[in-house]
Formats: sequence, structure tokens, C-alpha cells
Amino acid sequence: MKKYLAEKVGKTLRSLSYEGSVKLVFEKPKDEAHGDLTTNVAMLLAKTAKKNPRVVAQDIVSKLDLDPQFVSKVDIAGPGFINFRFTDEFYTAQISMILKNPETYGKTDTGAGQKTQVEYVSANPTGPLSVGHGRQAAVGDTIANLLAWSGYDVTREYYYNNAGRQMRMLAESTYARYRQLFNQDFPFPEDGYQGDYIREIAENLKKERRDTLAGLPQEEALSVCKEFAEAELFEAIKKVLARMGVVHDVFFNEDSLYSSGKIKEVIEELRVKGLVYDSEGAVWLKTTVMGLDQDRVIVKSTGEPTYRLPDIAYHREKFKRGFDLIVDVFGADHIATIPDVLAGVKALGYDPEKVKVVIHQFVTLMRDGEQVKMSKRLANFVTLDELIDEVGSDAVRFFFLMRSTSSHLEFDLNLAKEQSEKNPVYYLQYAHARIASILRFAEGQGTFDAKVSLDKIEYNLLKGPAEISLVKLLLEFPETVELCASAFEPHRLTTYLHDVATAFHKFYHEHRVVIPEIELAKARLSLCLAAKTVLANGCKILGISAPERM
RNA sequence: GCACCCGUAGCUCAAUUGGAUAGAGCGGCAGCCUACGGAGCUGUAGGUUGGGGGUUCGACUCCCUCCGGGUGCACCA
Repeated sequence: MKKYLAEKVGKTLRSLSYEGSVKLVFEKPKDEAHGDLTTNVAMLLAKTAKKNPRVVAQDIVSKLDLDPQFVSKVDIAGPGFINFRFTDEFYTAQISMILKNPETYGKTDTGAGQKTQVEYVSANPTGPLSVGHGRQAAVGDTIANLLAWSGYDVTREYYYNNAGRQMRMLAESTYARYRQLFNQDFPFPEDGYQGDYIREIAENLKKERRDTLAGLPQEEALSVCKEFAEAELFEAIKKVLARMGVVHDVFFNEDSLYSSGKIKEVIEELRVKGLVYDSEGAVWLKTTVMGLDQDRVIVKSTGEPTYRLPDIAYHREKFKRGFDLIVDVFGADHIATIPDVLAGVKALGYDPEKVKVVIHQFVTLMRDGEQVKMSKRLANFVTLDELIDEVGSDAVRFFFLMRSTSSHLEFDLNLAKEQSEKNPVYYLQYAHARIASILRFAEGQGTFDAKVSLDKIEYNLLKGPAEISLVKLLLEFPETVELCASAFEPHRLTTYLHDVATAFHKFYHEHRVVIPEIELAKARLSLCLAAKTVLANGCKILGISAPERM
């Protein structure tokens, strides 16, 4: 319908010789009383035309030639908005479009042909995932879903480092706990990982190797410990992610950048371009040339690269692998590294505009109105696994997605656990289950069979305001998905679906569906089915279940 | 000190990316079940959008400044 209006109004603008000086856009007004779609084009034109915006609007409207079957009303309002209202029939007839291919309703081809990568979680295997990782998993996975629904070709990727000092510390911690199983006095490294999970890993290690590691040279034993702990932790990480419905396509190992020589290649490439220099025994990247405040070390005087270099090399690989759009989902604590990486990417001749970085802020857990104190050092933090145990994966995902990523997120454990109307997840799921129940009832009555042809439904029997607003909302689903995808803002989908649920409940409250008037009953059942479709597809994108019963 | 994020109803958060009278949930108050699921619906109270300037037809949104909270500022990742 936007297309229809754009064509008609565009034609009128040309005939009035208002050339393409301004962008013609149609929006849905906040207030339904202002019509279904509105445009501010008259106000934009007024400036250059030096005319009163309302006069310009009047000019346009008087020349418009619109089909009354589609458009029921056009008027000028406020400072010069042109408001359009469509006929109810125009809307209701589109229900059949939703029901034709329900499982694909909401999909678009906006991103067709665009090879896209979404990187998220990317935690090193040194411990269990935290609730912060959980937010990242939910956000990253949902962004990936949104992009996929918008037609992008999406690769979900996890980047990790299983070398370096943290892993050494993991090995030493595991080794110490293992030795303590035989000798309580064995010293634990000062900066070791305190968490109980290390003890569990040590126990498992003992089951497998008994006491044989104690006899080995320490380096050899440490390497066994490292491999064992890493394998256990990674398995645990994948398991938790799977509980949330998160599955990555690619696990990219930082180490491979070294073994394949990519790290060296990057340094050489940068050297050729004259963008690195040596100073004080270290190698520096001229990030100041790229507009940053200071140059950065990429290779330490010890010969070891800093984290920046592999990060840059990794992003170079992303480009080399042919991605047109690269989405990085990071926690707020990684903000500082982004400019360096983008500068590196630019230095190598790639377009940093193709990299979209989604930063999510931290998560605070609340229990009984009080903040749950967490510290990784003291090892009293709540793991993602424990969180899912406590509130269930649907609530976890939904709560993590409810807020804009740029906002801090307060996670109310009591609310998430509550199986009642207060809980926003249940509100959505309840609407879906309720519709399922109605459909079951109707089928039992023999009123309706979703599988039979939906061609002969008399949609124009739907006339009530609650019916019409529900239809309108359902028809916004595809563009909502598209908007969420292009803005990388999953939280908008949760608010939209909440609105759909509200509109449905209102409709349900005002109209009985299964009634003797068989044609009207069928029309309403079709509307129910369409609402169920949107709720189900929306839940699918969010990664939560849409239950038939609850 | 510098950079980024946040500041909106008692609480947690939205606001179509610059649009019309700033909206939801929770909590408060008052109502609604003889028919398809009351995990629902309806009404009501609650605001100088942290303060102050500016940009324009129009600002929660953009710019400047100040105040308060968070995060980061290594030859750590």
C-alpha cells in the first residue's frame, strides 16, 4: 500500500513540477485517529517553495487520483501532514496472503545475495558462560535470525583463543586442583581460576588418568591438563548455548591465524603500506593516520602480538571470505578495541563501513528486589547454566531481548520465574496457546478446518474496530522484521509481538469466534489463524517456543 | 583527565531514527467470568523527558554546556 501511494503521490508531485527535491516517505502515525499512513512531504516542500505547507498539501491532494476501493479518506491535518485512510476491505482481504504461506510470512528478500557473518559469544574456554554471555548469545542469535528472515545469507560464528596466558592459567589451575586430590597441600596459583568448576574438571581428569599425571614432567602434565580442561569447558559451553537454541556454524580458532601465517602476512602488508614502524623494540600501528588519538602496539618487544593484531587479521579473513556485511556482537567491555580493529581493517584497504558493531551493555540480576552480587574472582557469579535452570530458556532469551542493547538490563529473577500474567513471556505464549485452543475447539465442532481451502472466506465480514486493528498490526509484521534486522535491534520485535498479543486478546474479548453464523465464524477463525502465524513466526525469530497448550 | 553508553511515570523500560496530545508492563485505585483458556479484558491516577542554552515549521531524538550513574582508556584479552 505504501508502494501504491508512493506511485500516485509521486506522479502528482511531478505534475505539479515539484521535482525530486525531497524524499517521499509514508509513515504510520502514532495516533490511529490520524489515519493509516501519513506523509510530511508538503512540509518539506514548503520550505523551498516558500509557501504555507497546508497550501502545498492542498495542491497535492486536489490533484490526487486514488481508487476509492483502496483509499477511503485523504485529509490534511496539523501543520501540513497528508493523512490517508484505507478501506477495511483493503486490509482484511490481505489475511489470505498471510495464510497462503504461513511459515514464510514475514520473510523478505531485502538482503538477498548478501553474504553476512554474525559473530557472537566468542568466549575463551576458560570457564563457564556468564549471564553477560547469555545476553550476547540471545542478541547475536536473534540478529542472525532477523537477517536470515530478511533474506541475508547468514553465517553464525564463534571466535575463540585457546592459547596464551589465560589458557596457561587454566592449565595450572586444573593441575593444582588435580594434585590437591592427592595432596591437599599442593599450592594453588595466585591468579588461578577459583571457581568450583575447576575442581570438577580435576575430578573428571582423575577418573580418566587416575594419579598418572603426578609422575609426568610438569610441562607435559600441564599440556594434558590444558587439553582436558579446554575440551570439557567447550563441551559445557556448547551445551549451554544449545539449551538456548544457539548453534554456531563456524568455530574460528585464533591459533589458526598463526599456524597459517596470516599474522605475518598482515604485518608485512601493513609494512609495505608504510603503516607500521618499530620503536622501543615493539611494532606499532600508525592508528593516528586513521584519525585515532595515539599509535598502538601490535607486536610487543617480547615478539608476542597484542590482541589487536589477531583481531585485525581475523577481520581481514572475514573480508577475504567474501562477507558483504560483518556483524560483531560484543560486550560493553570491548568498546575500546573496536576503533583499533576498524583502523586496521581500513589500513588493509577494506571498507570498515561493512562492519557493524553491536555493543550490548551489562546485565544486573535482581532477586527479591536486591541486586545479586557477582564477582568472577570470588567465583560467586551466577552462570548462564544456573540461570536457565532457574527460570527456563524461554524466559532467559526473552528477557535478554526485551531491552535495547545499548541499555543496561535488569533481570528480575522473581518476575522471570513467575508463571502468571505479570510475566511478559507468558503473555505472548498465552495468546498463542489460546488461539490454538480456539482452533482445536472449532475443529472439534466441525466449524473450521485449517487445512481446507481458505479461498472462499468472506473477509469483508470483519468490521469491528478490534478486528480491523488486529489485521492492520498483523500486516506490519514483515516490515517490522525488516526494520529490526536493518537496525540490529531485536527488542523492537518483542514490543511488536506484545502489541499483537494485546490486540488479539482485545479482539477475543469483544468477539466470540465460534458462532452459528458460519461465514463470520470462518472469517474470524482465519483471523485467529493469521494472528497465530505471526506470533509463532515471531517467537521463532526470538528463539522461544510457541506452545499449543500451557 | 579523555572516549563510549545511559538518565523518560513510584519501579523496569518503549517511543516508527526529526513528526501531531511522550507510551507499555509492574505496583496503586475502581470494575468485568451462564458460551471458544481470567496466564485475559476495561477504566483511573501518575511527566517541566536530569538542568540550561542552541539548530527549525516541529526536539526525548541533532549540536554545545553542566550535573549524576555505568564502562573502558597496557608492550592484558
